[in-house]
Parts: sequence; C-alpha cells; structure tokens
Amino acid sequence: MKKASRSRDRLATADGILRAVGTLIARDGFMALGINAIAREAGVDKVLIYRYFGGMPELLRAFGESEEFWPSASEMLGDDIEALMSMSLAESVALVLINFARALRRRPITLEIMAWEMVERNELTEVLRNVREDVAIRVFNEFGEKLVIADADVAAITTLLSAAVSHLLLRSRDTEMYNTVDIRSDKGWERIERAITVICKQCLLPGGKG
Amino acid sequence: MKKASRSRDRLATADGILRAVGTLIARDGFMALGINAIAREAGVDKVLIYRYFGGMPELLRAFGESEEFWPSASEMLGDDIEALMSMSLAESVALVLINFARALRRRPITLEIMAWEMVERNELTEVLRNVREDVAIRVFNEFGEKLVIADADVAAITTLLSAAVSHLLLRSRDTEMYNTVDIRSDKGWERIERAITVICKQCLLPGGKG
DNA sequence: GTCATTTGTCACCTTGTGGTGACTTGATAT
DNA sequence: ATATCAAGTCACCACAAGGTGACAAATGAC
Repeated sequence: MKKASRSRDRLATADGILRAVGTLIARDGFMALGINAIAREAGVDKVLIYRYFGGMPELLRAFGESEEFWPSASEMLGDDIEALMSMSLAESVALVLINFARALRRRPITLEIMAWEMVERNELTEVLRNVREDVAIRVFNEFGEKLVIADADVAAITTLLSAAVSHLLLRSRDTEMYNTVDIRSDKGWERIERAITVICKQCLLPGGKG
Repeated sequence: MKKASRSRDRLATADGILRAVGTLIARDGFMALGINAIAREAGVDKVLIYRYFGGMPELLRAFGESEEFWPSASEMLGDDIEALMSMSLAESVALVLINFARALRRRPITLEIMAWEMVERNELTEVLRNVREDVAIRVFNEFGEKLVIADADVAAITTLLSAAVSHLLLRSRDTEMYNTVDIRSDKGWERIERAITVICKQCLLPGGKG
C-alpha cells in the first residue's frame, strides 16, 4: 500500500476528465482551462489526457459532443411547431426569442464558452463552434419564408433582439444591474421578456408603419 | 559605438511604451498583453516599464487616462443638447443610441477592452472600468426624467437596444455576417440604425399600446 | 574636472505551462 | 505461473511568463 493508485478503470477516468472540464469552465471560466488544470481538477495524471483524447482540441470536441450545452432546435421552437407557425409573425418571433433566452439562461457553461469565443478565435473555440453549428441562426432560418412578408426589416429587428439577449446574458455572469435592469433575477428577465414581446408586436405586425 | 543605446529620453520612452500598449491591443487583442510583449513591441527593456509606471495595473491606468477610448458624453448627446431635449422621447433615444453605435465603431481598442472585460474580471479590467465610469449609463441617466413618463417600460427597451449595439459591435470584430446582417459594412449598420429608429418610434411614442 | 543621478542594458531567478519518455503495477489469457 | 498489454506514476524537457539586482554609460550640478 505504498501508492493509492487509481481505480484502474479507463472509462471512469475518461469520464472524470470530461467532467473536470465542465466544472472547471463553470467555476473558473474558460481562461483557466489547460491540460495541467484539467489533470489537477480530475485528480489524474495529464499524460492520460493525451493518451485517451489526444490533446486539448480533441478533448474539447469530446466534451462538446458529450454534453448538451446547445439549446436544441426543439427547445427554442417549442413542442408544437404547427402551433408556432400558425401564430402571427410577431408572436412566434417573440416566443422563439424568449425560449432562446430561457434556454441560454439555464446553461452557464454555454455562456462561458460564448464569452470565450468573444475574445479568442483559435482552434479550440473553432472546434466548439463547429460542434453547435450555430443553432440560433438555424432556427431563425426555420421560418424564413414568413420573414420576407412584412414590410419592416424583420431580419434587422430580430438580429437586434437576439444580440441583445446574448449580450445581457453574457454580462449577467458578473454584473447584477445593467442600465437599471436586474439581469440576474427572474423579475428582471420578466421585464426583458415583456419588452421583447412589446417590440415584436409593435414592429412586426403587418400593416404597422415601418 | 558598441551599443546602439536608446535616445536616453525618459518622456519619449514612456510615451513609446504607452503607444506600444495601444498598438498591441489593437493588433493582437488584450490576450497578448503582458510586460514582455509590451517591452518587445516598444523596443524597450521591460525593467523600464516597472521603473516608470510601477507595473501593469499602473501602466494600464496611465494608458486609460492618456487616450480617449471612451465616447464622451457630448459625443453621444450631440452638440446641441437643447435640441435633443426638445425632440420626442423616441427621436432622442434613437439618436443617442445611434451616436453610441457610431462612436464605438470608431474605437476598435475600446471594443477590444470591452471584449476582454467580458471574459476576465481582474485588477486590470477593474482599472479600466474605473477610468471610464460607464459613460453609456451616465448618458442615459442624463434624461432620466423623460423616461418615466411613457407607459411602456422604456428602461427595458433601451437596455435591450444598447445591449444589442454592444453585442453586434463586439461580434463584428471577427464575424462578418450576423443573422443575415453584414455587421462590418456601413450598409449593414444603416440597416441597424433604421431598425433602431423604427423600434423607438413604434414603442416609445406616448399613446402607443404598451 | 568630479561626483551623483538618471537612463538604459544584461543576466538571472522563480513559476507555470504544454508535452514526452521511461518506468511500475495490476489484470487477463493461455 | 508467466507473458502480455493496458492503466497509472514519475521525472524530465523546452519555453515563456513576471519580476529583480547589479552593472555601464550618459547627463547635469558643482
């Protein structure tokens, strides 16, 4: 009993490494992510990371595929797509945006990755970007035929609103108040959701003075 | 003439260090900012950075105070504050938001710092945050009395719009198209400005059905 | 001139990183 | 029982980072 050698279970070790990546990102942010840190967090020798995954990029890819960071299309479009499509443009767009906000709010790790992609574009962030294939964009393309009907620049307005949601969520990671709105509390997000609904109703209704 | 020793001009070297910080941030982003990189870029021994500034935080503070990254209040409110205040709420808010976007678009270094603040909150970013004192918020507080009049949640709507502008500008640093909008070209930003104007007009006009 | 101060140069240290080779130890099949 | 192979451990490398102390040379005061 000279060494408390590990459980000698490859699957368990590999899984521990994966989970260490997640907890590390969630706790210390993407900044602190490195081979040494991951090995330390997982209580594992870093050489095993190389052996089992190959290196950081492959590890990141495995991590990205193993978890469900990315809001699925169904999560944003809702269960009943028929119902969504039978709504007015304003209602359906507002609903999707709100679903988008809620889905992202549930995923601190996703937010962390988005923040990281904001400051560094390298092979690692590229890997994660390829994993998700930008679900948000895809969802908006889902009902693209409806968008061209309105006379207002619907694309520009939805672009503004989705960008706004992303930014507020990113800022909420370290800031409580954004321009008098509490972007951390549920009440603050109810205000934001209401504002989104108002904007959509006022600007995306057919016949509105664009 | 064994050594091409420097010009032996403290002011000049100190200024060179400051300028090196700027070019380094603009070219390689905040990620690459460090004592060694700065010294290398300025062609100066790093010990002089410690001697003349004390260290990175003090250097950053000096840098923040020496340049005009931050859009001034007048730049966002325009020359004629009286005229601005005599406009309708919708018009004045839209104008300030558009001025905000244009001012930030002219300042790639400011965008770089904002991106950096998104991913790391440490003494360095804190220094820069204290330097600017969040001009944007201050400006919106400038005409706070007008905001409470409308029946819609004006604060929430302006929060959304300013967050949207910030996010689109941050993303424009490394992405061309955001949701079918070209966020790098002037034409794309004209679309965005028009959308902002539409939203303000439709949602901030008194009597609008909030 | 002489001497102290300032400006700049050089050499070094510690720490942490990514990465690799060589080893020990345990399980398993024959 | 033993040979084999995978799982895990240890020791090391090269490199870049932040940081510091000691020294050379130019400037300026007297």
